[in-house]
Amino acid sequence: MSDTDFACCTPLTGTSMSTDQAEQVAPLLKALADPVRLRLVSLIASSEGGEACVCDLNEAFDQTQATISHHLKVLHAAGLLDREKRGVWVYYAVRPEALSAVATLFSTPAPAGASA
Amino acid sequence: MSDTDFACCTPLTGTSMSTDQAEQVAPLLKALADPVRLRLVSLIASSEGGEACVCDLNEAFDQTQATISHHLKVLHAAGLLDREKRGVWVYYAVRPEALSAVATLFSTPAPAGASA
DNA sequence: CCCCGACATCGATAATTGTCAATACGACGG
DNA sequence: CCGTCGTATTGACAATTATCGATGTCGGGG
Repeated sequence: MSDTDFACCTPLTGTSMSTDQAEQVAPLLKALADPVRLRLVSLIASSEGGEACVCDLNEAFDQTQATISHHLKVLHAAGLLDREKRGVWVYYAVRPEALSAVATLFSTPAPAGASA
Repeated sequence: MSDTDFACCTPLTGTSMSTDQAEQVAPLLKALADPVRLRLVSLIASSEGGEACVCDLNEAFDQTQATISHHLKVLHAAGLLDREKRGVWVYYAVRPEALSAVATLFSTPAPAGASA
């Protein structure tokens, strides 16, 4: 892995995206394109210090512990979450760089055709 | 369908997201979570008037015409693209509301250092 | 030392998806 | 009216994925 470097992508609008860029960002979107994972990220991001214990996360969902663990693994593998073991518990934290890489994608660069 | 109404979602960070919101936005992300579709949207968005003819789109990709047609259908079904037939050709156009719905997701709400 | 609680991994299964070749369909041009 | 071009649909297939039950692993408490 070690791809801590995210595509500092040009926005979706504005200029057309390169194949490489698309292939870099798509996995991030794919990781987020699930209701459970979306809520996981949201829950973690809105927790104290931007991190949350798996034990708390588990209780917030209907799915089994194995399923939640799987989703967290996917988000971690995509580089969206950091993982830290503290004693018996495991804490996941959002990686702002990853989120902002995606945010850049959807930021409108400049009003199209506004230049007269 | 007819869900021209997009979740005017709270950002991912800030407050934790409701199950309903997650289930509303996830399909949008899912539709975008593919390199080909990402490039399609980008290509269309950066075209004249925010729309593009399928005939041009086809030539910009290695995949077969059927595959491109399929991806366009997915994007259209998700509400991300509008479809208009003009004569023999079909034009797809981006739906800014859809994109901005997703953009809202990734917009950071809290300016900075609210509480120290 | 043994058990228990927190989390991850494994194995299995059903569902979804990306892709293509083949075919259908609708609009022109001759 | 027939052939052709642009696009969509169908059918098939391999690959991926979401989910679960069962089991493994690791750390702490008694």
